[in-house]
Amino acid sequence: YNHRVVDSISSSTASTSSSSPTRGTPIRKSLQCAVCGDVALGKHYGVNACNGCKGFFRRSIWKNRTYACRHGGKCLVAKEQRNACRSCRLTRCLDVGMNPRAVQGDTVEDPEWDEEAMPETLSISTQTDALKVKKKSHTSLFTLDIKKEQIIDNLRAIYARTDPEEFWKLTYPGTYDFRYAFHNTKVVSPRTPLTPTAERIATLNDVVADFRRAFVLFVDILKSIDQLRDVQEDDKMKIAKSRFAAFYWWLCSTWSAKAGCNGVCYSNGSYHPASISDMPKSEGKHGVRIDYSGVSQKSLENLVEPLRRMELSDEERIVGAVMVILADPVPNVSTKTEKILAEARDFYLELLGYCIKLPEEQQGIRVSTMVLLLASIMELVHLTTDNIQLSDVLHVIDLGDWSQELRDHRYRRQF
Amino acid sequence: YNHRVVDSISSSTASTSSSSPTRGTPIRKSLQCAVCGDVALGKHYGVNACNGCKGFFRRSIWKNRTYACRHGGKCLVAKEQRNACRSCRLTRCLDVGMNPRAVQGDTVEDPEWDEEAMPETLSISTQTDALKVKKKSHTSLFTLDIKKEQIIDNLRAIYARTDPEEFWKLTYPGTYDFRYAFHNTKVVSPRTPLTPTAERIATLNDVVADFRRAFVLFVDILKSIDQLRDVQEDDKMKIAKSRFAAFYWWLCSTWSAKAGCNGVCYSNGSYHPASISDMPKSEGKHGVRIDYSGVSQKSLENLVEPLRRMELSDEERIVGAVMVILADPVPNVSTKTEKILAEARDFYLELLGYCIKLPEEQQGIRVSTMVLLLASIMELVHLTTDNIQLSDVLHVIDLGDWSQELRDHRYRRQF
DNA sequence: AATCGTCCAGAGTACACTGAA
DNA sequence: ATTCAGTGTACTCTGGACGAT
Ligand SMILES: [Zn+2]
Ligand SMILES: [Zn+2]
Ligand SMILES: [Zn+2]
Ligand SMILES: [Zn+2]
Repeated sequence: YNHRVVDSISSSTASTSSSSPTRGTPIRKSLQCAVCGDVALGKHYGVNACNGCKGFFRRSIWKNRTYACRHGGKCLVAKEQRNACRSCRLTRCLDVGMNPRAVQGDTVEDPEWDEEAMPETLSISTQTDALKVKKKSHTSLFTLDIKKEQIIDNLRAIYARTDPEEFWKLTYPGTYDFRYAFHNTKVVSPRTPLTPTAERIATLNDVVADFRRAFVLFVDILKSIDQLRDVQEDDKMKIAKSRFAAFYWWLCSTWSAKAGCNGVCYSNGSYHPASISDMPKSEGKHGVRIDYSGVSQKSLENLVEPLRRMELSDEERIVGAVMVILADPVPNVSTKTEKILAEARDFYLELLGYCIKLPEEQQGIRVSTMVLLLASIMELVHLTTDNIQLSDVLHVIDLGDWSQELRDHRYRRQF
Repeated sequence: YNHRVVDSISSSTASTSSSSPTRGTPIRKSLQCAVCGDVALGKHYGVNACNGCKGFFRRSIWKNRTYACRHGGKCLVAKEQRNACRSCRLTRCLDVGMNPRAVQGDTVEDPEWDEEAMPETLSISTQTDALKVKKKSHTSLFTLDIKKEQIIDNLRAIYARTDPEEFWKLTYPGTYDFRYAFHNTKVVSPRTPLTPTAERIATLNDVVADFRRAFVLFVDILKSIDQLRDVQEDDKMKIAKSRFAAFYWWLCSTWSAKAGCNGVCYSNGSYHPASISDMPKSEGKHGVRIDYSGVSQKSLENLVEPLRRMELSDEERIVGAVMVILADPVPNVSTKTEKILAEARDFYLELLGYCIKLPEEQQGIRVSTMVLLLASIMELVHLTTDNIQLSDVLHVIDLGDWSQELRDHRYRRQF
């Protein structure tokens, strides 16, 4: 998606007829860096730029640098002294049109996890030039905005992702253990488009399909959370097992709030009306029994109603979903994992603030309001967990384990 | 009515199918890349794929790349982050069915100005995407030697290759089918350093770990053999299954000879003393039962003793290992595969001669001597195959199949 | 029309080097 | 003196455009 088409000017441009065409062939009308005047080898981030300015701009964007000029911002930026004032150099980069969004985030992520006070030689070396980025540094305030945008874009894309149409009807009969399902989500559900439009009453099949589709979405998101990549496998499974239900209810309720339907809205365009008595109540052919009456109906309302009033933006909904996943501590994981989770939690909390487009002093309130809703979600989770035959719905075995962990989780919370 | 509000998330991927006549004919337009989900323009190498994945796959196959994932091979491969992990991207390419054989070998002929005579024309000029080199046309001594050096270097690098240290202790419980294990060797063993130094007595765990590590090395080598690239997948599996045991014994015996220990030397610094009665004999907790007494002990000596006297160089050991893999005909493969194998055999035989740094007239003898040892190896293979619970050792299921083929192989040889 | 390969601008990465702390 | 983030050259890799079947 890079490789901006942009040019359109390219050819010709030269116009500045090469004053002195050096001898025959070489041509390559020597370009000039729009920033410093040095020789440019081509376009970089949208403008002709020399290697130095190219690298300088990329590094500045990666870390979210903000420099200050000591001379009133009037420094000349030319080849010989381009390194004299970073502020003016960066300003000029932007002025001549360098596009920060053209900087990608590619490549291997940082190792990140050393930390331990080990001055030890043994510097593993490796690692790319750049990406230390985070590290102990001032994590809080100045994490890169570009990086944030990328993460949000990425999440957005995950929601939009669909499998090729010919797979939409495909089902994989049989049961699989959780770990297998986690790594081969296609056995649970294909990635059909997510269209929570509440156009028709849900059938039991809709509910089941939605639940399974949500699981795939959940796994996709979980896998995209950078910080969790290095969590050990079994802890990752524990996280997945213990957070899916919460995630699912977040999806349902935010979609319901958005669609404005009176009931539970599903991803495939159907919805489950509230307070209608003809809803399928028990013993579906898939064994789904969701008790929406009584307390849990009330709980759902407790969630949907505030959400409706908040009118979440898409970004908030998306990042909020990640927060739901990370919000609660996961029982029985290693301390290292706990630490990673806490870090991720902080990061996404900040990201959540970032995507609230409000004056800074109001951001905190809105974030808090959203986080408060997590309590409602957890209540829903606990109320419904036992009533949903997860194993039947997802066709995932190993549920003895899974539901056990869900249960552990609940009990722990109750005390 | 009611245009689908579609995705709570707009933008990106949207087909933007402007016109789109109301015709009843269902879309059939924007396809999706089976690898990353980006828009696909059509099939490439057998599956719908975007330009990026198409190019990536072709380049990887051409250069015979083998990547290593730094996150356990579970990276999500989606458009936005497909460049984050090459290993997982390539694995996914293969998983969704991209066919390496569909990558056409090379450009049409390549004139290959034979009589350059000038070693240093230095006309690097266009650095085309495709590295030429290749070609195996007779004559052209210089280029061919360079190619040979490259291959040897490459093999050497494979032996030296290790995964990041944090993976050395990682294990993937569970069982996998052979093909999966072949393409995802990390489930069998991480790439720990190969240090056949015979420093301590081997425990059963050492034996198991070594066996598994050797399998990974074996697969790495197998994948690096140019000629086998065009072999169809199932034949490749047959080759792998039928040659591993021989390869393993070659490793053991050459290392044992090199380390000078009296017994079997393993890759992790341990060794299994010969003619000591306290060796673990049966029913290890991993179910490994290797009978080193009697005939097979004798056979091992038949192999190690000559090897010791030959004092193989590292190059000879390394190329010899490839020869071991290619030496015997593999049962039940297509005639095309047989032909390819024969070609490869010839090529590596020549290569073996090349790395023997002796007067040309003595090369032939040394090569022959080495090849003769293959007979001893095959004997070892047949004597021990039935005594090793491969499935338990490698944690690879599908062994009914595997061991069956090993057996077929043996029977065929006996006649 | 479909699917190969090639080209090459412009992304990224490795590493020797610079210079301030 | 040493460290170490930043700089810039010299590469590799990516993927959209396009040519060849
Ligand atoms: Zn410049
Ligand atoms: Zn300035
Ligand atoms: Zn793709
Ligand atoms: Zn990976």
